Amino acid sequence: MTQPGLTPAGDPESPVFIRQVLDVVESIPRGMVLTYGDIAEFLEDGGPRQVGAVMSRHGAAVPWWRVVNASGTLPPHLRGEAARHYEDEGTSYDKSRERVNLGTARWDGQ
DNA sequence: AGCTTGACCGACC
DNA sequence: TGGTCGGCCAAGC
Repeated sequence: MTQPGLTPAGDPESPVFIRQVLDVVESIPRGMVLTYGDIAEFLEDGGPRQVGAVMSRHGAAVPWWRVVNASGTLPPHLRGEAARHYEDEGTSYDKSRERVNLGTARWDGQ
């Protein structure tokens, strides 16, 4: 139910939804990561794809490398730069497979 | 109104 | 371990 003033459905264009997503990303500690699904679940709004849509358009303003998909990877064009951050932050990362080890790096603090 | 497109996810093989 | 497939949710044409 999309009532005026209330939950703005997972609209990737909604300033409120964008704000919520970016706030969560900024709250992820160094060396930790969350998945798109984790964020959607925490916000109880939209879904993994909507979170991905927000990151695609507005992710540059936040530590975007701390948000990965459920396999611990990012799209090919971002892997190189993300790898540098992981090394710098000491994130548990599998270099040969270019993916974060979710088992140890996934943040559950909220 | 129907079909395609995404920084996705989980089950299956 | 890795590829496919169906489901998911909202946008855009």
